Amino acid sequence: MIQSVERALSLLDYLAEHPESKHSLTEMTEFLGIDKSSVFRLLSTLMNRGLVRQDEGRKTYQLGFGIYTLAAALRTQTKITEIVSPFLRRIAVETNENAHLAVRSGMSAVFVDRERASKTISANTNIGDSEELHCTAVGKCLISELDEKSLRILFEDAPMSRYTDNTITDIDSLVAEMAKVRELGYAVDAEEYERNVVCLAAPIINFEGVVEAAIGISGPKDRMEAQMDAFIRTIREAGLELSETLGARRSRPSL
Amino acid sequence: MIQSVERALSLLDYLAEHPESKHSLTEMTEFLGIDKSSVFRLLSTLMNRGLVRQDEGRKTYQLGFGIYTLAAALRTQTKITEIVSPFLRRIAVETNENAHLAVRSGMSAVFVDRERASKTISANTNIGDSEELHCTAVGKCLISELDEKSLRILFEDAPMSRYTDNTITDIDSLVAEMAKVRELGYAVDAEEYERNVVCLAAPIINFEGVVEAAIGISGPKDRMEAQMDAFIRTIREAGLELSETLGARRSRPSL
DNA sequence: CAATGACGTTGTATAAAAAGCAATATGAAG
DNA sequence: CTTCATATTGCTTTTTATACAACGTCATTG
Repeated sequence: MIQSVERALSLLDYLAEHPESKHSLTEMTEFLGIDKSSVFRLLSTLMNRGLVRQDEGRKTYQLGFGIYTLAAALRTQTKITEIVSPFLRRIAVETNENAHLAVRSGMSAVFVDRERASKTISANTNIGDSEELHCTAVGKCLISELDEKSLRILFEDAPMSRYTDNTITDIDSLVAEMAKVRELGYAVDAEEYERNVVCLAAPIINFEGVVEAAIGISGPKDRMEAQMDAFIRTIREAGLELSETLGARRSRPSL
Repeated sequence: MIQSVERALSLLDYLAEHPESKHSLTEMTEFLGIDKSSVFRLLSTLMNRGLVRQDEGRKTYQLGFGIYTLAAALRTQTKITEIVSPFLRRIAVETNENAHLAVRSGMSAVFVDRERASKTISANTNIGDSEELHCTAVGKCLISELDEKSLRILFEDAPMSRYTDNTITDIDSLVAEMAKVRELGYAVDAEEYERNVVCLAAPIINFEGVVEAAIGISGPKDRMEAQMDAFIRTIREAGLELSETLGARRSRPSL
């Protein structure tokens, strides 16, 4: 609505989307399609506020560290539950199954939010409950990024309890399972914790590329299996959208 | 320089600096001291670009997740060495001792940058070198945030080698030493790795409150001890300033 | 080494956009 | 239902951002 502000923000976006990290004034002038002097003053303003910085010889521009100050503030102000709640509601309605949000705490997946489906009889999880990592869909998501060595260390003095015939109880199988989760982008708990209960979950990845939480649904085996493909799509897309909201990207920083 | 952009950025700063996370339009109007309609349009523009968001009933404003997108981009684009290099040069000149920057890689502190002091004879560290965590000042900084349990796990199957009489080789002493580092804000290696060599280092903390790197100086015992207090101040201040640059704060996010 | 050219920076008249005012809408409280 | 507070929109005026042009600055090249 306010032109100069929009242009300034376009410059920030441009700098963010072009990682070459060396951008001249003329280059950005061409991008915006307006006069050099205007771009110069826009960049100067952004520089004064620390959102843009110049290299050594004041020749090229890139994003400035003021961004970090804002990000740090946003981080302290935002509870992940606030972001995820509407998703939980939508998923619970769409799937007619219970939806939940979990974060990792030590060796547990702790449920920090939950939305019941109207027609569901069973209400197996409550906020604050914790479950084990090796036998639940959200749990698997929360440790899915760990490499083999880390997994072995993690479960070294924490035996994987068996709950059903399907429970994964040896570390080799778990390592393989984690690779599968990473590849597919979601995790399944096929009656591995409780008979007749199937869960699906997807990781929520933040802007550092770290799994910060997991979003999942669970329900009785027959209902879950009947709509498996649709549910998988729903939960994967929710995970991806939430990850994008938190600024997740493909690449990782160097050094 | 460009008024409307400056005002828009002031609004972002205001939202960042007031963590109550619920801010009405009139409140921000009073802050900027300009007309409501202008503030409204500024906020609308920022909202369109995702840098500001509104709560449920479109009543209050707070920082938006577009910030994360920018922060993620900045993170991928920025090498920490670029930020720290000028500090290393300044410190090397000021102290006349070698200055270096290290990050953690597994059980090692890896040196990723270094600046030699002109009058120094010994050049003990080179870029790419790695040292152990328990017996060096930078190493101590890099693990200073770990709690007792994590430290014990970390050193479980990695014995702490003894290099001198001063080397810390038992986990209890190391745990105590880490508490000291956290309290003081810097770490000392008093001939713990090499005879006659004393090192000082300070952690560099990013906007998540995580130790991302450590900056340090080292030199022969007599020279170091002669100016200990001044050197400590120099290295601590460098660490604090760099941490601030990376957006470090006091508080940590909840949930 | 001078000349040329590319790019960044600054001054200024003018056109355009943002500010302010006032009117209207929305929603909460009594 | 009325009242009040706050958000939103329309419109005129003034301010400000823009474009143009002139000037610096630096690097390249004949």
